[in-house]
Amino acid sequence: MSDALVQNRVSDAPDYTPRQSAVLEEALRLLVEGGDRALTTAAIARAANCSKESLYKWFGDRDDLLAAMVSWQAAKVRVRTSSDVPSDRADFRHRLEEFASDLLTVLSGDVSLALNRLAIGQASRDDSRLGGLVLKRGRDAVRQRASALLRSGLDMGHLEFTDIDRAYRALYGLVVGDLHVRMLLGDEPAGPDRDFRGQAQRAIAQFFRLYGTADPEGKPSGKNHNQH
Amino acid sequence: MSDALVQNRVSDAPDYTPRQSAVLEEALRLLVEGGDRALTTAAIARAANCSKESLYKWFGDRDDLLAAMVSWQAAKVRVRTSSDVPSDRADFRHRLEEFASDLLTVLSGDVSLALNRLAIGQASRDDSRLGGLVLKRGRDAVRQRASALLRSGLDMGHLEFTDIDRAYRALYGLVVGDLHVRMLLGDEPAGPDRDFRGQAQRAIAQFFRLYGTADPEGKPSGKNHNQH
DNA sequence: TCGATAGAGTACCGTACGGTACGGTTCCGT
DNA sequence: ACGGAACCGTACCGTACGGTACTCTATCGA
Repeated sequence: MSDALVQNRVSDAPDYTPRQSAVLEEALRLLVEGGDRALTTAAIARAANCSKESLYKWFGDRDDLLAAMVSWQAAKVRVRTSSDVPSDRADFRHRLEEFASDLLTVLSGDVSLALNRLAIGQASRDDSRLGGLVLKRGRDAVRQRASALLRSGLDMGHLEFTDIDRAYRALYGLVVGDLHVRMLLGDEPAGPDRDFRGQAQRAIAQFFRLYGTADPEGKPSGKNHNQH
Repeated sequence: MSDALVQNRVSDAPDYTPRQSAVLEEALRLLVEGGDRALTTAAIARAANCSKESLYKWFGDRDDLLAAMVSWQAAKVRVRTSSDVPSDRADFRHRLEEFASDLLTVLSGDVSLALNRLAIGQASRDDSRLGGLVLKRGRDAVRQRASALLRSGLDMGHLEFTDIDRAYRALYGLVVGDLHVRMLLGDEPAGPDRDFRGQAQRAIAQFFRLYGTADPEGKPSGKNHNQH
């Protein structure tokens, strides 16, 4: 249909009234502090000073409310896309490091962890949209941003790859490792794992050794023999 | 205390009677097929043809039963440790590829996904041991196996690194990427993502470009200037 | 053969949650 | 001033689950 884009626009950025936003905010706070057990309709109503009836009127089902929480948080966290294109190689590298650091910061955030736990816990129920929503609004958004960066790196000759999906996969893996799942399981990252900036810089350095072209103002870092 | 090791030994490999094992097996089947909602004590008792009272007598609490399920599955999946040391460089590389492929296969398994979802869903409750159990019996076990491999690679001069934790992190990241979390969220890996062997080989090739020493019988792959 | 132990099947209890209905209050348009 | 809509607080209902108690049967050792 011709209005698919409009439809997308609407469903991608649902606008809640200030009151509804406040409710979602309280619900997120409840979820972060007490986990999914604390996220009952009665508790939400109490925390948000509204009636359960209003919750159902505003959001529909309880699952709809959970979905609204995901959308709301995703809209809040929407990273600045920084549309201007990187100037030189050093700037490009810096942008990658910034992306990596932001990624680690977001993934280790209270709300992100709580929502991911909630969605994963419900992923078995076949009628739950939460998993797909988190994938679409969270991970795919991050992926889009990274892909744009990677493509510009390719265009400017700083990177060399043929399959952007594989390049992104390597980038994500080097940056995050198993940190995310460990945190999801309740493992608090200890001392050295908290150094997101250093972690990001090391990961990007490794990524350049895999996908970077020869540095014009430095010693070459080995010929790039990626898989075709 | 002096019997800490024995205590560890016992808690690491609890021996269940055949009947109890059968119950745990049925419980796992229920969990895989119906998610956590299907995993009620009544349903387990019905599926296993036993009484709820027996469940409580054998396993204690419901949480104890869930913990027993994790332990049981971990004991079943315990990979062959292949204690013999790799012979030459090609063999070592093959062993790494095998590890990577096994890792992908295990992580994408039905039971593994279901148990991880269960543990992550309960990770918010502060009284749940499931998260820690999965970390200890699952991830740490994998990590041990990989670390042994990496160390032997270092000793034999095939690898070069100073921080084994960082090397493992890179290895895990290159192999798994964000595949695990995507699957946990309910995303079915499509066509190309199902090629675990190819995925593993590509990841190990990249890992060698980061941490491998110069190949004696081939062209050097760039000097290894890892961060100390 | 008899007593006892283990265990299956079922009924039962308390609680908690999702969802709905109702009375009372505030606010707004006319 | 009046009528109605929105909405808060609470009471209510049905259901489902964790955990316990009870009955009946089968197996086993003496």
